[in-house]
Amino acid sequence: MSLASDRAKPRATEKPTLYKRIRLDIETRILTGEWPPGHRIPFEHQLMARYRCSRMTVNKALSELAQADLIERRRRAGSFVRRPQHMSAVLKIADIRAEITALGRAYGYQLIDCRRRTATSADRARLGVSTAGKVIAIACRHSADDVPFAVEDRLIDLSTVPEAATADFAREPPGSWLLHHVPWTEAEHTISAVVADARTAKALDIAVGAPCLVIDRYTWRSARTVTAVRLHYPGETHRLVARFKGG
Amino acid sequence: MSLASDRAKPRATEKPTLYKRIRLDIETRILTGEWPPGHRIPFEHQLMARYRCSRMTVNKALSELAQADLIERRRRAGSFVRRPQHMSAVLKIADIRAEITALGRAYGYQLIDCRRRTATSADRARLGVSTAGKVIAIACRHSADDVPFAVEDRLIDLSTVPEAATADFAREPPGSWLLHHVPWTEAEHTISAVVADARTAKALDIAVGAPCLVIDRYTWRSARTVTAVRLHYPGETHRLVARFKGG
DNA sequence: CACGATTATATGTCTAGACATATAAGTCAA
DNA sequence: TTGACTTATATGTCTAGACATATAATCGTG
Repeated sequence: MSLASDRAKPRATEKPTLYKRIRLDIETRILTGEWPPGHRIPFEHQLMARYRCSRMTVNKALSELAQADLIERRRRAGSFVRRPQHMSAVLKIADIRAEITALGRAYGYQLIDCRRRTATSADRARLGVSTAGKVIAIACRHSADDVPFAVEDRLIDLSTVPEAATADFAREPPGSWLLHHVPWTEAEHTISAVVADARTAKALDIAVGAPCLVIDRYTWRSARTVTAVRLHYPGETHRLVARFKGG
Repeated sequence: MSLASDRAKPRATEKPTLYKRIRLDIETRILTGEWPPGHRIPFEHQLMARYRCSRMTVNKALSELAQADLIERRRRAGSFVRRPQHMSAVLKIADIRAEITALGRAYGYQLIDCRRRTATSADRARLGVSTAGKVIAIACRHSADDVPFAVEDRLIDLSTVPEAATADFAREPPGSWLLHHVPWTEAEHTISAVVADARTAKALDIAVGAPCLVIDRYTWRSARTVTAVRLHYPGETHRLVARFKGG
């Protein structure tokens, strides 16, 4: 994740289509502040005249800007540059194996513990389910170039993902397995900071009391819980990077 | 065939428009897993027949799904459900004052230090600029119901935001001021964990060595640096929550 | 079999219209 | 002044075509 990089999009002499040019023109004016928040964008019929095209073409450009939340369209009134209301950052949380190999480092994986059991009340609370089905509880560690990268503590709900019972988590990390076997999921991430307890410190090879970044991820698929996972990262070496989206 | 004439006219009973219904139908099939990643979506001409509409209508539905990264469109080949490749979570990082008042708590603000100076080499490195202009350096604290919420350490580039020279940061938090005076920005957030040093511990009223969540935000506007800010949150009480977006 | 040329086809973009609908703005009466 | 009614207008959706373009498949040749 390079700093401030995806603005530069080379691609020298390419002829963009008209609606893309219209969209980019408007986007540029907004981003540079030439058209500040609240500013009314020219009406569709004015843009038709300026670009000498049909209304559907300018409509497509404006619709995409509206879908991207850059402008707001109001019937009879016109289209307006949206007022910044909150920063919403897009945080890319990759599969850990993919993340490490993408960095050009050697991925290592150690299964610490894996057991299948009937959900305890603590398990049910953590998964947010009320009935006591079977679950898999996994503890494992990810490393990059043989340096501990993160420890993982996971619970998988077998009533949602029965195929997980046959997976070999000694060989494949559960996150990667799930990513390839559960098609589309929703998730909630909670990020916090703690200091390492003895067990975490040992697994990450850091000092007890050293800071750790903790990510709790709760994943479900159409109202059914898939998995709950807690990841500890060494806080002084690991960083989460979230890219913008002003407004 | 009984629906053959439902096209052009009265039909006031149907609320959602047709293209939205098409989009929702497809989205539902993807999200439930009925159409798994890699599955080819019916061709436009098939959807035209199924929904008895023109190609532009199904095209609009599919284009929006493509813009939302839910499907991938390939010429001659068709449209395909996208394979999950990374979890990208949307992290809402509100203006701190807005965040606290939204929680129904009393917002408090204390300016600790504010000085204007010519950028030192450290300032220039932090802002990512090469020329030595004027900057404002601010340290302040936010509190909720009189409990310390976060400490802020900020640098504002006056060559990008000259108006900031006249702002009264003793009264208004710099984040809020910037949000209302700099129209559209891009930003990069870096999240990490540290343990509190003496100064931070004192400001946050926590113990030295307690975990802190650190957010570094680097903000610019069309290639010009606006501000760089570092926020320390007490890690055991503060949590960042990022909601989903599977795939 | 390998490989380049050709073809078929699904998407990409665009047009010149149409009617629907929400609503800002103006009009008029109480 | 205020509230109810009317009108004008910008966007929302849709059609039935058109040509462009990338590329998967097929075909032909060495």
